[in-house]
Amino acid sequence: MIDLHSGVPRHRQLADELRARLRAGEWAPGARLPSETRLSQEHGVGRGTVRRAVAMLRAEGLVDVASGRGTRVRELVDLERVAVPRGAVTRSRMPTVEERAEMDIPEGVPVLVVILGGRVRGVYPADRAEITHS
Amino acid sequence: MIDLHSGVPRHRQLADELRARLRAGEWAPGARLPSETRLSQEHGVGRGTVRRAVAMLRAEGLVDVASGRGTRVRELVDLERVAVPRGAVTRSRMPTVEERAEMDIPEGVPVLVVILGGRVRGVYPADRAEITHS
DNA sequence: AAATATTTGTCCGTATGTATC
DNA sequence: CGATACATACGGACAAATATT
Repeated sequence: MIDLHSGVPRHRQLADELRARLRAGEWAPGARLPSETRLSQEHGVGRGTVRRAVAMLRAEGLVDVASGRGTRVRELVDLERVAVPRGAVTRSRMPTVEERAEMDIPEGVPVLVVILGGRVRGVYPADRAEITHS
Repeated sequence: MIDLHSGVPRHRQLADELRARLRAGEWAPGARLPSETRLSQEHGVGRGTVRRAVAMLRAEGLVDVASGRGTRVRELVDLERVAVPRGAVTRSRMPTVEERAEMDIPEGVPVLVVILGGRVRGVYPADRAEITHS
Protein backbone atom coordinates (compact mmCIF):
# COMPACT_ATOMS: atom_id res chain seq x y z
CA MET A 1 0.00 0.00 0.00
CA ILE A 2 1.26 3.42 -0.87
CA ASP A 3 1.73 5.79 2.01
CA LEU A 4 1.29 9.39 0.95
CA HIS A 5 3.02 10.77 4.01
CA SER A 6 5.98 8.43 4.48
CA GLY A 7 8.35 10.79 2.75
CA VAL A 8 9.30 8.05 0.31
CA PRO A 9 8.37 9.11 -3.24
CA ARG A 10 5.30 7.33 -4.52
CA HIS A 11 6.91 6.07 -7.69
CA ARG A 12 9.62 4.52 -5.57
CA GLN A 13 7.13 2.86 -3.24
CA LEU A 14 5.31 1.42 -6.23
CA ALA A 15 8.55 0.23 -7.83
CA ASP A 16 9.53 -1.45 -4.57
CA GLU A 17 6.22 -3.24 -4.35
CA LEU A 18 6.27 -4.42 -7.96
CA ARG A 19 9.88 -5.55 -7.62
CA ALA A 20 9.02 -7.59 -4.56
CA ARG A 21 6.12 -9.21 -6.36
CA LEU A 22 8.33 -9.95 -9.34
CA ARG A 23 10.88 -11.61 -7.10
CA ALA A 24 8.15 -13.61 -5.43
CA GLY A 25 7.28 -15.00 -8.82
CA GLU A 26 3.82 -13.50 -9.05
CA TRP A 27 4.31 -13.12 -12.78
CA ALA A 28 6.13 -15.74 -14.80
CA PRO A 29 8.74 -14.70 -17.35
CA GLY A 30 6.88 -13.41 -20.38
CA ALA A 31 3.72 -12.72 -18.41
CA ARG A 32 2.07 -9.32 -18.50
CA LEU A 33 1.87 -6.97 -15.57
CA PRO A 34 -1.28 -4.88 -15.07
CA SER A 35 -1.62 -1.95 -17.44
CA GLU A 36 -0.47 1.51 -16.42
CA THR A 37 -4.05 2.70 -16.14
CA ARG A 38 -4.94 -0.20 -13.90
CA LEU A 39 -1.95 0.27 -11.62
CA SER A 40 -2.79 3.94 -11.53
CA GLN A 41 -6.33 3.24 -10.35
CA GLU A 42 -5.47 0.44 -7.94
CA HIS A 43 -2.79 2.45 -6.18
CA GLY A 44 -4.43 5.83 -6.31
CA VAL A 45 -1.59 7.59 -8.10
CA GLY A 46 -1.34 9.37 -11.41
CA ARG A 47 -0.30 7.51 -14.51
CA GLY A 48 2.88 9.53 -14.67
CA THR A 49 3.86 8.15 -11.31
CA VAL A 50 3.21 4.61 -12.51
CA ARG A 51 5.36 5.24 -15.56
CA ARG A 52 8.23 6.43 -13.40
CA ALA A 53 7.98 3.28 -11.30
CA VAL A 54 7.96 1.03 -14.34
CA ALA A 55 10.85 2.99 -15.82
CA MET A 56 12.91 2.01 -12.78
CA LEU A 57 12.19 -1.66 -13.33
CA ARG A 58 13.15 -1.25 -16.96
CA ALA A 59 16.46 0.35 -16.10
CA GLU A 60 17.12 -2.56 -13.76
CA GLY A 61 16.56 -4.96 -16.61
CA LEU A 62 13.59 -6.65 -14.94
CA VAL A 63 10.85 -5.96 -17.47
CA ASP A 64 10.32 -5.14 -21.11
CA VAL A 65 7.72 -2.63 -22.21
CA ALA A 66 6.24 -2.36 -25.68
CA SER A 67 3.77 0.19 -26.95
CA GLY A 68 0.28 -1.19 -27.11
CA ARG A 69 1.38 -4.56 -25.77
CA GLY A 70 2.03 -3.86 -22.15
CA THR A 71 4.76 -4.58 -19.63
CA ARG A 72 6.23 -8.08 -19.52
CA VAL A 73 8.63 -9.91 -17.28
CA ARG A 74 11.89 -10.33 -19.10
CA GLU A 75 12.67 -13.86 -20.18
CA LEU A 76 16.13 -15.20 -19.59
CA VAL A 77 18.00 -16.79 -22.44
CA ASP A 78 20.95 -19.14 -22.29
CA LEU A 79 24.23 -17.35 -22.14
CA GLU A 80 26.76 -17.79 -24.90
CA ARG A 81 30.14 -18.65 -23.46
CA VAL A 82 32.96 -16.45 -24.66
CA ALA A 83 36.32 -17.98 -23.87
CA VAL A 84 39.22 -15.62 -23.34
CA PRO A 85 42.89 -16.43 -22.78
CA ARG A 86 45.02 -15.61 -19.77
CA GLY A 87 45.97 -12.00 -19.55
CA ALA A 88 42.65 -10.78 -20.84
CA VAL A 89 40.78 -8.11 -18.91
CA THR A 90 37.01 -7.87 -18.63
CA ARG A 91 35.13 -4.67 -17.93
CA SER A 92 31.51 -3.67 -18.03
CA ARG A 93 29.58 -0.53 -18.79
CA MET A 94 26.28 0.59 -20.26
CA PRO A 95 26.20 0.41 -24.04
CA THR A 96 26.34 3.49 -26.23
CA VAL A 97 23.24 4.35 -28.22
CA GLU A 98 24.99 3.06 -31.32
CA GLU A 99 25.73 -0.29 -29.70
CA ARG A 100 22.18 -0.58 -28.47
CA ALA A 101 20.85 -0.02 -31.95
CA GLU A 102 23.32 -2.24 -33.78
CA MET A 103 23.23 -5.15 -31.38
CA ASP A 104 19.59 -4.72 -30.43
CA ILE A 105 20.32 -4.42 -26.74
CA PRO A 106 17.27 -3.82 -24.54
CA GLU A 107 17.11 -1.29 -21.74
CA GLY A 108 18.85 -2.09 -18.51
CA VAL A 109 21.35 -4.43 -20.10
CA PRO A 110 25.07 -3.67 -19.81
CA VAL A 111 27.83 -4.86 -22.10
CA LEU A 112 30.90 -6.91 -21.25
CA VAL A 113 34.08 -5.55 -22.77
CA VAL A 114 37.03 -7.87 -23.30
CA ILE A 115 40.43 -6.27 -23.56
CA LEU A 116 43.61 -8.00 -24.63
CA GLY A 117 46.92 -6.30 -25.01
CA GLY A 118 45.31 -2.94 -24.35
CA ARG A 119 42.95 -3.41 -27.27
CA VAL A 120 39.24 -4.03 -27.18
CA ARG A 121 38.72 -7.53 -28.50
CA GLY A 122 35.00 -7.81 -28.08
CA VAL A 123 31.83 -6.20 -26.79
CA TYR A 124 29.04 -8.52 -25.70
CA PRO A 125 25.53 -7.83 -24.42
CA ALA A 126 25.40 -9.16 -20.86
CA ASP A 127 21.99 -10.73 -21.31
CA ARG A 128 23.35 -13.05 -23.97
CA ALA A 129 26.96 -13.74 -23.04
CA GLU A 130 29.31 -14.60 -20.22
CA ILE A 131 33.09 -14.65 -20.14
CA THR A 132 34.94 -17.86 -19.34
CA HIS A 133 38.60 -17.79 -18.52
CA SER A 134 40.47 -20.65 -20.14
CA MET B 1 18.53 22.44 -32.93
CA ILE B 2 15.39 20.59 -32.02
CA ASP B 3 13.09 19.79 -34.89
CA LEU B 4 9.49 19.59 -33.76
CA HIS B 5 8.39 17.72 -36.85
CA SER B 6 11.17 15.23 -37.43
CA GLY B 7 9.29 12.43 -35.74
CA VAL B 8 12.19 11.91 -33.36
CA PRO B 9 11.05 12.58 -29.79
CA ARG B 10 12.30 15.87 -28.46
CA HIS B 11 13.88 14.46 -25.33
CA ARG B 12 15.83 12.09 -27.55
CA GLN B 13 17.01 14.87 -29.83
CA LEU B 14 18.17 16.82 -26.82
CA ALA B 15 19.91 13.80 -25.31
CA ASP B 16 21.66 13.17 -28.62
CA GLU B 17 22.89 16.74 -28.76
CA LEU B 18 24.11 16.79 -25.18
CA ARG B 19 25.79 13.42 -25.62
CA ALA B 20 27.63 14.68 -28.68
CA ARG B 21 28.79 17.77 -26.83
CA LEU B 22 29.91 15.62 -23.92
CA ARG B 23 31.92 13.43 -26.25
CA ALA B 24 33.43 16.48 -27.86
CA GLY B 25 34.71 17.48 -24.44
CA GLU B 26 32.69 20.66 -24.13
CA TRP B 27 32.45 20.01 -20.40
CA ALA B 28 35.37 18.58 -18.47
CA PRO B 29 34.80 15.76 -15.98
CA GLY B 30 33.30 17.30 -12.87
CA ALA B 31 32.06 20.37 -14.72
CA ARG B 32 28.46 21.45 -14.55
CA LEU B 33 26.05 21.35 -17.45
CA PRO B 34 23.48 24.14 -17.84
CA SER B 35 20.54 23.96 -15.45
CA GLU B 36 17.30 22.29 -16.49
CA THR B 37 15.54 25.64 -16.65
CA ARG B 38 18.24 27.02 -18.89
CA LEU B 39 18.23 24.05 -21.24
CA SER B 40 14.47 24.29 -21.30
CA GLN B 41 14.56 27.92 -22.40
CA GLU B 42 17.42 27.58 -24.84
CA HIS B 43 15.86 24.64 -26.65
CA GLY B 44 12.26 25.69 -26.44
CA VAL B 45 11.00 22.57 -24.72
CA GLY B 46 9.34 21.94 -21.40
CA ARG B 47 11.37 21.15 -18.33
CA GLY B 48 9.92 17.67 -18.22
CA THR B 49 11.41 17.02 -21.63
CA VAL B 50 14.81 18.23 -20.44
CA ARG B 51 14.58 15.94 -17.44
CA ARG B 52 13.86 12.96 -19.65
CA ALA B 53 16.87 13.77 -21.81
CA VAL B 54 19.15 14.08 -18.79
CA ALA B 55 17.69 10.87 -17.37
CA MET B 56 18.95 9.08 -20.48
CA LEU B 57 22.47 10.37 -19.94
CA ARG B 58 22.27 9.26 -16.32
CA ALA B 59 21.19 5.75 -17.28
CA GLU B 60 24.13 5.64 -19.68
CA GLY B 61 26.48 6.48 -16.86
CA LEU B 62 27.63 9.73 -18.44
CA VAL B 63 26.55 12.26 -15.83
CA ASP B 64 25.73 12.55 -12.16
CA VAL B 65 22.85 14.67 -10.94
CA ALA B 66 22.38 15.96 -7.42
CA SER B 67 19.51 17.94 -6.04
CA GLY B 68 20.28 21.61 -5.76
CA ARG B 69 23.74 21.12 -7.23
CA GLY B 70 23.08 20.44 -10.86
CA THR B 71 24.24 17.97 -13.46
CA ARG B 72 27.92 17.11 -13.65
CA VAL B 73 30.08 15.09 -15.98
CA ARG B 74 31.06 11.88 -14.28
CA GLU B 75 34.68 11.60 -13.29
CA LEU B 76 36.51 8.39 -14.01
CA VAL B 77 38.46 6.67 -11.27
CA ASP B 78 41.19 4.09 -11.56
CA LEU B 79 39.92 0.57 -11.75
CA GLU B 80 40.79 -1.93 -9.08
CA ARG B 81 42.10 -5.13 -10.62
CA VAL B 82 40.35 -8.26 -9.45
CA ALA B 83 42.33 -11.37 -10.37
CA VAL B 84 40.39 -14.56 -10.92
CA PRO B 85 41.71 -18.07 -11.59
CA ARG B 86 41.14 -20.26 -14.64
CA GLY B 87 37.68 -21.69 -14.80
CA ALA B 88 36.06 -18.59 -13.40
CA VAL B 89 33.08 -17.10 -15.22
CA THR B 90 32.31 -13.40 -15.39
CA ARG B 91 28.86 -11.98 -15.97
CA SER B 92 27.36 -8.54 -15.77
CA ARG B 93 23.98 -7.09 -14.88
CA MET B 94 22.44 -4.03 -13.29
CA PRO B 95 22.72 -3.99 -9.52
CA THR B 96 19.77 -4.62 -7.25
CA VAL B 97 18.52 -1.71 -5.17
CA GLU B 98 20.13 -3.30 -2.15
CA GLU B 99 23.50 -3.54 -3.86
CA ARG B 100 23.23 0.05 -5.03
CA ALA B 101 22.57 1.21 -1.49
CA GLU B 102 25.19 -0.94 0.23
CA MET B 103 27.99 -0.39 -2.26
CA ASP B 104 27.02 3.17 -3.11
CA ILE B 105 26.71 2.48 -6.82
CA PRO B 106 25.61 5.44 -8.93
CA GLU B 107 23.02 5.29 -11.67
CA GLY B 108 23.99 3.75 -14.97
CA VAL B 109 26.70 1.57 -13.48
CA PRO B 110 26.47 -2.22 -13.83
CA VAL B 111 28.12 -4.83 -11.63
CA LEU B 112 30.56 -7.53 -12.60
CA VAL B 113 29.70 -10.92 -11.13
CA VAL B 114 32.42 -13.51 -10.73
CA ILE B 115 31.34 -17.13 -10.53
CA LEU B 116 33.53 -20.04 -9.60
CA GLY B 117 32.31 -23.58 -9.27
CA GLY B 118 28.76 -22.47 -9.80
CA ARG B 119 28.93 -20.11 -6.84
CA VAL B 120 29.03 -16.35 -6.85
CA ARG B 121 32.45 -15.36 -5.58
CA GLY B 122 32.19 -11.63 -5.90
CA VAL B 123 30.12 -8.70 -7.08
CA TYR B 124 31.99 -5.56 -8.14
CA PRO B 125 30.77 -2.15 -9.31
CA ALA B 126 31.96 -1.77 -12.89
CA ASP B 127 33.02 1.84 -12.41
CA ARG B 128 35.61 0.79 -9.84
CA ALA B 129 36.77 -2.68 -10.87
CA GLU B 130 37.89 -4.83 -13.77
CA ILE B 131 38.49 -8.56 -13.94
CA THR B 132 41.90 -9.93 -14.85
CA HIS B 133 42.39 -13.54 -15.75
CA SER B 134 45.48 -15.01 -14.21
C1' DA C 1 23.89 33.70 10.75
C1' DA C 2 20.04 34.51 8.07
C1' DA C 3 17.50 35.51 4.24
C1' DT C 4 17.17 34.86 -0.75
C1' DA C 5 17.93 32.71 -5.10
C1' DT C 6 18.88 28.76 -7.71
C1' DT C 7 18.38 23.96 -8.92
C1' DT C 8 16.67 19.49 -8.79
C1' DG C 9 12.68 16.33 -7.15
C1' DT C 10 7.87 15.01 -7.03
C1' DC C 11 3.18 14.86 -8.69
C1' DC C 12 -0.87 16.01 -10.91
C1' DG C 13 -4.07 16.93 -14.80
C1' DT C 14 -4.63 17.24 -19.59
C1' DA C 15 -4.06 16.47 -24.40
C1' DT C 16 -2.65 14.05 -28.35
C1' DG C 17 -0.24 10.51 -30.95
C1' DT C 18 1.04 5.69 -32.11
C1' DA C 19 0.83 0.65 -31.66
C1' DT C 20 -1.61 -3.39 -30.77
C1' DC C 21 -5.51 -6.24 -29.73
C1' DC D 1 -13.33 -0.15 -36.70
C1' DG D 2 -13.35 0.54 -31.86
C1' DA D 3 -11.14 -0.33 -27.50
C1' DT D 4 -7.04 -0.73 -25.04
C1' DA D 5 -2.24 0.38 -23.89
C1' DC D 6 1.91 2.73 -24.09
C1' DA D 7 4.59 7.31 -25.72
C1' DT D 8 5.30 12.15 -25.83
C1' DA D 9 4.81 16.66 -24.10
C1' DC D 10 3.08 20.68 -21.80
C1' DG D 11 1.94 23.49 -17.77
C1' DG D 12 1.47 24.21 -13.05
C1' DA D 13 2.44 23.80 -8.28
C1' DC D 14 5.17 22.76 -4.35
C1' DA D 15 8.94 20.58 -1.77
C1' DA D 16 13.75 19.82 -0.73
C1' DA D 17 18.65 20.49 -1.28
C1' DT D 18 22.19 23.54 -2.17
C1' DA D 19 24.43 27.92 -3.31
C1' DT D 20 24.70 32.78 -2.93
C1' DT D 21 24.35 37.19 -0.96
